[in-house]
Amino acid sequence: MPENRLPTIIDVARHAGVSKSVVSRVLSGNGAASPAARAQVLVSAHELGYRVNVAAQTLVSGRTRTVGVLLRRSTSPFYAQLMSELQSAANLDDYRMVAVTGNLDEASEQRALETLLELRVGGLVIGSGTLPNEAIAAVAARLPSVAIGRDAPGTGADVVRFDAERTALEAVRLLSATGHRRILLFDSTSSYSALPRRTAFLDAAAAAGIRTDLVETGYDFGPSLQAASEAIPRLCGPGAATAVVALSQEAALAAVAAAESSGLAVPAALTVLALDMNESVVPLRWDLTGYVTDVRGIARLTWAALTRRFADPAAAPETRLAPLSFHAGATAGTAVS
Amino acid sequence: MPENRLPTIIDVARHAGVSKSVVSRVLSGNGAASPAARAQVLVSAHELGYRVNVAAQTLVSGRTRTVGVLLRRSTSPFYAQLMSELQSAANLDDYRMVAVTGNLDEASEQRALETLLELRVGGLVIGSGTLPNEAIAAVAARLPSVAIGRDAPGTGADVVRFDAERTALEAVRLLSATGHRRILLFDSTSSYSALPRRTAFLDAAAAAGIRTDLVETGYDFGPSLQAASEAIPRLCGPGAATAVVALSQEAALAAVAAAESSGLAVPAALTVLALDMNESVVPLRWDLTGYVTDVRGIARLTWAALTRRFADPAAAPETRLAPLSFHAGATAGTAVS
DNA sequence: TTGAAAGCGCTAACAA
DNA sequence: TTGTTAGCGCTTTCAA
Repeated sequence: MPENRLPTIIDVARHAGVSKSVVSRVLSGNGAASPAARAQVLVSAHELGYRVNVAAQTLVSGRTRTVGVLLRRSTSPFYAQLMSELQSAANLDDYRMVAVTGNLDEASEQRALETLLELRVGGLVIGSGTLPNEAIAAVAARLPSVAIGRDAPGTGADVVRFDAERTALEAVRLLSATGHRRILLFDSTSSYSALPRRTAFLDAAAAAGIRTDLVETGYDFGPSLQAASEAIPRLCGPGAATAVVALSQEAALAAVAAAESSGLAVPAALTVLALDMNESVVPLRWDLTGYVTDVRGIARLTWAALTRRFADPAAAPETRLAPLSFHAGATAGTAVS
Repeated sequence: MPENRLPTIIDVARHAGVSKSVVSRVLSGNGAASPAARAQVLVSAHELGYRVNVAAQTLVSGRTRTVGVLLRRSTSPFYAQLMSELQSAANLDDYRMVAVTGNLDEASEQRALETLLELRVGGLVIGSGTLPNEAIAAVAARLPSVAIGRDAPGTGADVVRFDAERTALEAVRLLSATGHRRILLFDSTSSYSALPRRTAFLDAAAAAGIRTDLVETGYDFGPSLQAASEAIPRLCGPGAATAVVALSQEAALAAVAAAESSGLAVPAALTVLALDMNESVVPLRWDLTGYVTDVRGIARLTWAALTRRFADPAAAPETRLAPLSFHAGATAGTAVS
């Protein structure tokens, strides 16, 4: 066995003095082997440092016990935590998990997805709001797939997303009760994940007689700050909009930052509400008021959807709604009259 | 071709009316093919939605153009950003990259590493401070490996880490110049990555006549806050330690939080300095003073080390030092007398 | 309970 | 420039 090469089943077989099929049976766990042979194989495998060659396994079986996770952006706390939670879930069920990340642009996201397909992963978690539905449909037809945080109608993929409708109703009720009649919605049109939340919020706001103006900020802090700095002085204040509702935590932080530098105190002069926050690992500059996503819950639902598909590949796609909880921070108050 | 199966080279060959070796040559780019054949193959491959089967490629070549990245914790900003930057670097060189993450405990980290080995990745980036050197040596003997943020002496792996020595000298000079004579070092003994920084700092401090007490806090905010809340009231203040130096950004934030709740104003009554911060995507609660890690720079050095090894597997391992830059935040001041 | 043998999709060496 | 062939490591019949 040359140095730069991992031992194979044949090496183990030779070392243990049995045939390679016996080794395969023992190590994979299906198929019979005498206790003596079993013991000897295990010892030999351990001694040689044997590790299964997933490539060969994949080739022969056509499918791996490996789940691929596509993350829109590994640096976003939500996706980072999602990766972590999914890894735990996979470990528990004795699956492998690998993650890839797009980097802002759609091309690299598509490329990341390619990587997973080329590796012939047995299941796919799509944590991306920018991938078009056609792309999802193309892969979902081939292997069990779960789309996270967005709808994926007609693609055949399972969906796990936030309960946008409930959140919208609650948020509008809160704003209504505290006297807000005109607000700004910080939106991100480039993300499919924004769609259900935007729609639900606009519907709820309209029903409550709240006037809502859309401001395109995107999800990230930098661009949001720029957009907010322009929009807030122009559209907010007494007699104008008295609250900003943001689809993302970063956009909400940007709203507070922009308000403060425009001389609008938060929450005295302006309320800021985040529709989608994550539990933060470190203390942020402001204690936002809003709805906190239960990432672990999302990961659990996702894994459940995936295993359901492993068990029954023909099962009809389902949508599961993840729970959200309200966090009473320090950025919401009554409307200035 | 059955539904639930990706097309193979044979499918493409049939569709294009050539032999499978022609297809292989065209798609892999090495080997000759007539312009006509080439064109026809490309058309057929695209029409069928052909995707290379990495498993088969790996099996025949023994090595893939896939690099595996092991992250200690995907939720830590440093590792999240590292993943992102490495993905960019890999894309640029037309390599695949997949990432796995350990989850706090060493067992799941070991398991994550197993996953990469089983997938027969062609190169390895070890972003983990807790993996023992023996484990690194075992894999580095088999495939090009780069350890990040730590030393890995005698393992055969390349190393990319922060310039701990320079940082320590600069930090001590700063503290010295502002009158600090006795300080606390927030340490994390469970991480190999702490070792070079701890050693360098203690040496520099001793040389400057600064008394340093070690406090074990770990790297994360929660545990650090607990440890800091106990240690700071006991060991800090006029006549005692006048500064806290933390190995991680999270520990530094915890120091400020604990100081404030103990009634010690920062930086008036206590200076807090972070030896390893990252550029933050969102505004944090406090504007820390300290040394900012250039994650992109680290990723570049890492990729360079990796490609060097791809080109020459027998090359001797090297250590590369990543640049750091000083960030003048709002948590450092002169010592209280 | 065991071993022999076929074949998964691909590349590379060789022959035509 | 092409096609044929062997074989990568593994699982899975099928016989023994």
